Parts: sequence; C-alpha cells; structure tokens
Amino acid sequence: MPRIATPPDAADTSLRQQVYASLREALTSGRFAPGQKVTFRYVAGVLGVSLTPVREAMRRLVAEGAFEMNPNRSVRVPLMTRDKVLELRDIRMELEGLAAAKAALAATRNQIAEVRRAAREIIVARSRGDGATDRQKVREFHFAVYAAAGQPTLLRLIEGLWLQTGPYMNLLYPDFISSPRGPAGRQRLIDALQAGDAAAARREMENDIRRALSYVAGLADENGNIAPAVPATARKRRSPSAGDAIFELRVN
Amino acid sequence: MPRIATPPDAADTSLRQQVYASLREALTSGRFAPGQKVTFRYVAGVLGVSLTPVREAMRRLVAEGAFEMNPNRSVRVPLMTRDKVLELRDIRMELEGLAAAKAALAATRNQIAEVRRAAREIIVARSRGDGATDRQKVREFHFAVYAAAGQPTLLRLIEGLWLQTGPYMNLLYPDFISSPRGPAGRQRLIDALQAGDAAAARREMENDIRRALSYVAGLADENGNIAPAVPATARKRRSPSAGDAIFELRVN
DNA sequence: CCTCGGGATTTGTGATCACATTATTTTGCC
DNA sequence: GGCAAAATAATGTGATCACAAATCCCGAGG
Repeated sequence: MPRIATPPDAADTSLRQQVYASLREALTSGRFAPGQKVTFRYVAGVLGVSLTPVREAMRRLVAEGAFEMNPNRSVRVPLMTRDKVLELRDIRMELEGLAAAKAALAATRNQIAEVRRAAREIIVARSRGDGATDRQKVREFHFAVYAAAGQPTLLRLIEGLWLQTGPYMNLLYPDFISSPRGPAGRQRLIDALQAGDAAAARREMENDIRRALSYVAGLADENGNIAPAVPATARKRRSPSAGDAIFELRVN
Repeated sequence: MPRIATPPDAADTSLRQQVYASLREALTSGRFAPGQKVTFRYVAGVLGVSLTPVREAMRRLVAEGAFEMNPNRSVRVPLMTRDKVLELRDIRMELEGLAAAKAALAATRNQIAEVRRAAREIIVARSRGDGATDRQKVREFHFAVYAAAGQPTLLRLIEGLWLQTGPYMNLLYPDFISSPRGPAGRQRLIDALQAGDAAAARREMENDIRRALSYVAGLADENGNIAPAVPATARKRRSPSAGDAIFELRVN
C-alpha cells in the first residue's frame, strides 16, 4: 500500500492531542449545538483531565474557527450565517477544486481505488437510508481525493474548512441528498481522475461544493441565520463527569 | 468610514495574544533563522512571562505551520523546500486570486485609495533601495486588497499562508525585485479594482504570486532545499533575559 | 409583574511545580 | 587519545493554585 499524506501528528499521544481529536469528532458529528457555550472546565470534567490540555486544544480550535470566543471570554460553537456559508463555499471551491486537479495528475492506482470504494459505499448507505454512514462515507470520498493530491498543507487547510462547515452538513439531509446528480457527478470525478484530466476533476469538485453549500445558504432565515441557536446551554448544575455522553476522550 | 474586515482579536490584551503577535512579527521579519530551535523557556525568558502564555502562542503557531515540532519534542522554524514553495504558490494563487476578484466587486473608494497609496510607497521605497520598507509596503499593498474583499475567513487563511512564506520573501531581494513588471502589474490590478473587473484583478494577482514564488522555488539546491539551516542555535548557556534583542514583547 | 442592584459563583488567565523523556556533558575504560 | 556509558542538564507536559473579570441568582423597590 502506498503511503499517502499522513497527518503530521499521527503519533502524538499527548493528552492535548487526544482532547483536540475528541472535540473535533464531537463538532463534526454535530454533538454540540450551534451557539452552545462550552467551558474549559466542563470539557476537562467530562474527559477527566486537567485544564491545561483542554485549554491548548480549545485555543487551537478557536484559532481554526471551529469555536469562537467572545471578547468577554466565553467559548461558543459558532452560529452560521448565509454570508459565512457563501464565503466558505467560494473558498472551498477554490481549494478543493485545486486538490482535485492535483489529484488527477498525481493519483496512483490504489488511491483511485480508494475513491471508488468510498463512492460505492455512499450508494449503499444511501439506499439504506443510513444518513450517518452516508455522511461519513461522503467525507471519506472527498478526503480520498484530497489525499491523492499529495499536498500536506493543502490538506490541512481543507480539514480546517470542513471543521467549520461540518456541523451544518446534516442540513443536507434528507431533501438535498435525494438528488440523483450527486452519484453521477462523483462518477464523472472518478473518470477524470482515471483519465488524468485535471480541468474536468476540478470542475466536478467545484460543482459538487457549489450545489451543496448554495443549498445550505438557501436555508437561511430572513436575518441570514441558519439553524438558529439552541436555547442556550442546558446548564449543568452538578459537576460534569465522565459518562455524560456528550463526547468521550478517544484513547488510541 | 466603512468597516472592513477587522481581525477578531483586535481588542485581545492577553499575554498569550501579545506573545503570539511578537513571535509572528519576529518570524515574518526574519529574526529567526530557518531551522533554528526555539524553546518555550527561551521565549518566556526573553519576553519575561511564564511558560503558560508562551506555550499557547507557540502551539498555535505550530498548528498554523509557522513552527514545526519534531516527534522528539523540539520546536523549530521550518526549513523550506522547493516542493513546499510550489505547493504554497498554488494555494496562494487560488486564495489571493479569489480575494482580488472579490475586492474588485466590493471595494469602496477609500479602500482603493489605500491600495493606491501602498503602491506609491513601494515605488518610493524601491527608488531609495530601502528593502525593509519595500517589503513592508508590499505586504500593506496586498493586504489592502484582501481587506477590501470583506471576507474575514479568507483573510485569516491568507495571513496564515503569508506567515509560512514570509521568512523567505527576502530572498526576492535584490535581484528579482528589480524587474519592472512588478509596478506595471500593480497598476493593472488597481485599474481592475477601479473598473470592478473581477477576472482581471484575479489574473493580475495570480501572475504576481506565480512570478515571485516560482523565482523562490528556483533558488533551491540540488536537494530541493532553500536557504539551508543556520548552524543550529547559538546555544545560550546563560539564562535568557529581556533585552536579548531577538524580539520584544509588543505592548499595546 | 418587571427592573435594577449586590453578593455569590463561575470562568478564563497566568504562574508555579513535579515529572518523564530527551539531549548534552562528563567520566571511565581500553 | 577515542569511544561508550553514566551522570547531569534541559525541555515539553500536565496538574494545581490564585486571581480578576464576567456572569448568574435573588430579592428589594417601583
């Protein structure tokens, strides 16, 4: 198996890294509600670690835009607006289009096979109405392409962008996802990778992102807000503890 | 005065933020040598603060790619390779081209005036052979354009990319910079902004970045390395203290 | 019933300490 | 004198504590 662009912190076993991975997982799978307040001590309590690694992990996520911090120091899951979605759409079209174009020029046979496998699994999950697996496989499909581009910095940037749009991608279900244009587009993308046609690969990737995020932008209310804030945080009076099941520390 | 995209941490007076700004300044102005080892305690000693804010600032810079951390836990200024420059070139062409295109559609009269002013100051500095001011004004010119795009996430991404290429931009002096194509290109970019011609603005910006970073990539040696490592760190035996003059804590 | 104030609580920030691991220097042997 | 091994120093990591600012809660006053 050829090695593909491996995240540089693959062997990082520090608590900070585990907390970071846990929060990232929780964010992308939608276990935090938009607008929800998330305190350092709460996370530290649930994960059973001290404040130090939590602070560093959450500060990084703030820097990446996955959390936002008010000037009056409180960390929240960002609310999404139409303008923000449109900005992210245009950025993602550029970067993920670039990655697809590079992948068309650089992908190995095995890497293309990975892409193809993910595409098949999307169809299977979708036929079963399994939205969670569907989303997971869509992610694998995209990142199989991006990994094939062999550009580590580009991959890191794209991961950061997915972290910001991720919690809102479930808004695509079930209405948008039923369109038959998705599978056809993915097939054309695979064909372009196979043929080494960078321009076509870029075009297909751009179209995919444009369609999905334009749809999400269209869900905004008259104020431009999408998926409005949950009624604040269900304030925990008791001290949080492991097993609160919001998320878990992922041990490797 | 119309509001333009203001950095979200404009009013952040925390030590962490000041350390972050100081290190960023030191990196972009080339006060750290590529490959140089930079320890937490060293920075803390020079800036006269404890490890805590230094750790958080440097961890963020590692996440942004401005420092790199070996698995055997030592933080270094990254070495640049031809492949990395070419990857950054292509990413920057996409994102800064996008920003220029957006700026052409959104720039106000005052924002265009800012761009024009920076362009004039580049010419002045260059005629004086003042490389440091030249670099500073080139940066101001570019970011005046990006700010006019009014896209905060895009601006943040571009800042991160400049942080990575910044220390190597002085390699453009004095040979590359003497080309007369730079000023003419900037004028065409200004004209495109004025005319609201997004495609032309994007083209000029892309050409500018392509020329500069392709030149830098061409400076690589036979191993693909650019500006090889300085002879390790001038190891400090005595404990570092304020006034070591490598960089200073910027107090607001 | 709503509004405003004041005290208790929560929460992020920064400093300090202990510890394990890595790096460096010194020592001892051939 | 050269080299390996032990000792010493350096360094990142995580926990804990103190503190100030922000927030929350509750009751007095209208």
